[in-house]
Amino acid sequence: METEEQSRTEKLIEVAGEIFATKGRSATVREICSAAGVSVAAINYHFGDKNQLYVQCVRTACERKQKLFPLPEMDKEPVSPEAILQIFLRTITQRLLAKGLQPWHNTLLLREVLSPTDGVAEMLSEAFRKDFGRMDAVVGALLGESLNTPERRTELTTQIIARCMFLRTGKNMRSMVGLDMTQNEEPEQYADSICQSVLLQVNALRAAHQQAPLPCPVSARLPQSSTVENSQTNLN
Amino acid sequence: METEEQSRTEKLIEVAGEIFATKGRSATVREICSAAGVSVAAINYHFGDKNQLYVQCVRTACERKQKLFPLPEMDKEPVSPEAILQIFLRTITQRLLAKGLQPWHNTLLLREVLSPTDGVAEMLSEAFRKDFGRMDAVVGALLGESLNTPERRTELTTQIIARCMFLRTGKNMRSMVGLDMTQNEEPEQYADSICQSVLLQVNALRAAHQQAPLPCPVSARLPQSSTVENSQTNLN
DNA sequence: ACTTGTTTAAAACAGGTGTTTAGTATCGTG
DNA sequence: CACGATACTAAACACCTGTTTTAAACAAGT
Repeated sequence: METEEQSRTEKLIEVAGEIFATKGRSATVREICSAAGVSVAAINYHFGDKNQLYVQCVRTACERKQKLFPLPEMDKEPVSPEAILQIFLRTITQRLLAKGLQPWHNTLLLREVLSPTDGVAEMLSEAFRKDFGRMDAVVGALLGESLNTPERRTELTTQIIARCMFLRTGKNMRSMVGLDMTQNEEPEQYADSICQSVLLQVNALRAAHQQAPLPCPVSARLPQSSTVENSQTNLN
Repeated sequence: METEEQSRTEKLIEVAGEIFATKGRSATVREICSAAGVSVAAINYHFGDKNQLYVQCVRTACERKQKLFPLPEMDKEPVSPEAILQIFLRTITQRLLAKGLQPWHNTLLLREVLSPTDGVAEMLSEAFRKDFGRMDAVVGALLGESLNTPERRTELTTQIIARCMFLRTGKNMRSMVGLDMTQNEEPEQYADSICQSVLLQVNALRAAHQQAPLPCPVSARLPQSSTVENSQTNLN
């Protein structure tokens, strides 16, 4: 029975992560332990502290995020910046509302980003900085040499991040206001919507700077879904 | 001594709102009461319950939001949609990071939007729906008849809301990632940044639809700061 | 069998939680 | 003044919090 049996610590992290994600740090140890089917002393035995269990949950959430949905490396084959942007955006949106597999790591990370607590900020910044650096580079490549000023790049990157985060943070707000957004609820469609908007802006910037705009209209420059088969979605 | 003296209930709402905003619902009644300089029984006496005090805090936060920074009525004088959009955006950004006067109502509302709790969702949706309806109308007017499809309007409005919310939700993320964004930290500049981006997109959409684009470049169509003196900032 | 070290659980613990009770001061009105 | 209503508090209350203790179960080594 060792195949499906996971160690007590792993089991505790799993169920504690889910509860922490839904109820925040105020989740009680008795709640977690009863959900995990263990004694209340288990947390203190295995992790020493409730806080250290929480830190472990955030840590595994970070690892799982970039393990399940890694930003693909694109150094080898030359791909257009537009295609790279689309792949990046799709990866990020899939991270944010991963369906099927337990999405508690997203919620937990988001909770920490919105209101960080004592000793976890460094962990998160380390985990996010790399991804955002790559996204910034993609935006820079998209802008091209003549348009790639730090201000413009930062502005566009911030805009992209804002719209990606809103996919998650604005869930309640959308339902409250009445925006159904059902057509954009799918991560790929939402990502492509952002992508087109960004390309539209870059194109307009090019035109405004008396430079030759992109030859074909923006909507035609986006590869379709089949080309961006996400390779890591189906891992058991 | 009645001039600066406020009733015990108001004082409790004030200090409780601030503490709830920073620490969430897990703030203790003893913490609140000691900060307010009253007995621990005061909350139960005046509000019956800790939860009802919290609800009252959210309620006054809603009222204060639209009382301090109302979206101006623009029915009378004919103003261009671009100018209206700018005024709306500046109002919203000023709401989100109002400096000087206690900004706890923003934080409390944001906290409720991100993770709503039992009996307050209706209150919030009622407070937000009106503002977002008006913003949606502004975006519709900006798009004009030929471009004003529900999909495009919703997409643009969502984009605007996302970037406005990110001004607040992304505060920690920006500092973690390393985006300084100091130049956009001012609400007016951030609002104008959004405004220009939206106008750029609308302009590009017009051009793409074989329609005559706006005659002058986008950057020149925005009125400067002096024209949008916010009328309600300085109320004591 | 005896020991040794590792896991686990039931119970106890000290302190914090929201709430209630009983009582006191204050004020306006007859 | 007496009276009742209101505003408020200190102390007590029942419960919940994270943690520790005690002891039992188990595996492995000698």
